[in-house]
Amino acid sequence: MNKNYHVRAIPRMFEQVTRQIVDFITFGKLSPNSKLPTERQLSESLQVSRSSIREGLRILELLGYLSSRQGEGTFVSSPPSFLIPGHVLNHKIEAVELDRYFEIALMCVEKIVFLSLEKMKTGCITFPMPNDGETDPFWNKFMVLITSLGEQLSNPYYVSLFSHTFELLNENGYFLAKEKPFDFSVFRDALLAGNRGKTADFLMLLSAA
Amino acid sequence: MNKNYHVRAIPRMFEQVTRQIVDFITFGKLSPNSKLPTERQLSESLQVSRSSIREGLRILELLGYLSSRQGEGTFVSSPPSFLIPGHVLNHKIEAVELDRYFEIALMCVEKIVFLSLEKMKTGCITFPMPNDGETDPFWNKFMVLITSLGEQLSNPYYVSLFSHTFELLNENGYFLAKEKPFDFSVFRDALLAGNRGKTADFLMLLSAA
DNA sequence: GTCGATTTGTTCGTATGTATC
DNA sequence: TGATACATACGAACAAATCGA
Repeated sequence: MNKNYHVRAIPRMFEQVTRQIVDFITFGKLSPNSKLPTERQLSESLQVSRSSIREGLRILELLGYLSSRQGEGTFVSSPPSFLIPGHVLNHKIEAVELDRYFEIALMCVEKIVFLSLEKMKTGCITFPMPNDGETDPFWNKFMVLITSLGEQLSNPYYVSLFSHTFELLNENGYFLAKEKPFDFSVFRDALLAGNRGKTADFLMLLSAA
Repeated sequence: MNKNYHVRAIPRMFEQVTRQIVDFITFGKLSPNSKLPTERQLSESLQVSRSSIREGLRILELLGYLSSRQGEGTFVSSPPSFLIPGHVLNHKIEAVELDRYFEIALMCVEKIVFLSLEKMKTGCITFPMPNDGETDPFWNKFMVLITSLGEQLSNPYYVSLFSHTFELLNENGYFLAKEKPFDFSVFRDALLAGNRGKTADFLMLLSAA
């Protein structure tokens, strides 16, 4: 009876609405500042109530996709939004786009790793247990390590941003085809030893991966 | 008649709702996984319709504040969300929290600046015009410069993240009391000359500011 | 400047699906 | 099985803002 609250079998109405509208914009190639159909038109063409349409519009507005103005209408925003959650999209994100998210994740990794190395000098960093899941894929182990380090920093936003980005990449199967750039245990040992130069070298390999 | 669409004089109902609920959680010190009042109770106690309550709940759900489960209720999420837009909050963000956002902004600044320096070698970076607003505050000029550089990079997310964070800091008056760490024009010249070492020195001063 | 049409903002009532006991 | 509590969803109505004739 493993009840997983994170998985919702049936997407709610407003979630389907957001994806439909995103599709409408992307595939219709609507340029910024162009006008969307009215709420009533959307309600009719998608066959959902106006309330559900509005819930979807609120989501996309918060994400920076749209902006609504009373008496005028709803318009495509510019510039586009950052970090669109995967569940808002119907379609897969393009590879070039995923590469950009990967760069953001790496930026956070650098910060987390080097701040951790600094903190190690005062000897108050713990590493994740070498669990039995040694058969885990490389990128899984990497994620666990970085997350564990990041959670010990005083600024929680580095790891928060990393997690969000990494999760989005994972959801889109980004790491399935991605080759592992080095042996994970060697990287972990370099970190544990506080070897800054070697760690930096590994991170260079990462961005080339 | 400078009509600024970005400023909405009267907050919409659902925006007030989000702030009320955030207040309810923060000041009521509701711990993660604790249950919120039902939508009908919120509707009655805040004297707003259920539709508006729901629009507000959708926002907070997307931000990672809450999660709703049909037949059960709405619960406070854990962990808390990253980068809460200023307009979702009623109260000022605490200083220590703002410092954390500032660190995130600086992380982006570093990336934008060093990637720009790389790109300068191929000679295809333009700097913002030295406009007449030379009396602009230091941080304004800094923001304009970094944004301008970031927009010329192939990855738009660095500047997107920087803008979001910087705007949030600005909205909260973060830079009003903050001393300028160096002379802006000197920094700009160092960048223009492609002097990597000097630029790095300036960035060090920034994180100490 | 006013009027009317259009569109988002907001409310209310009702019905349905789902979880808990 | 039934009862209760709750989120989900719908549709109609009215208010307020915008725009053009």
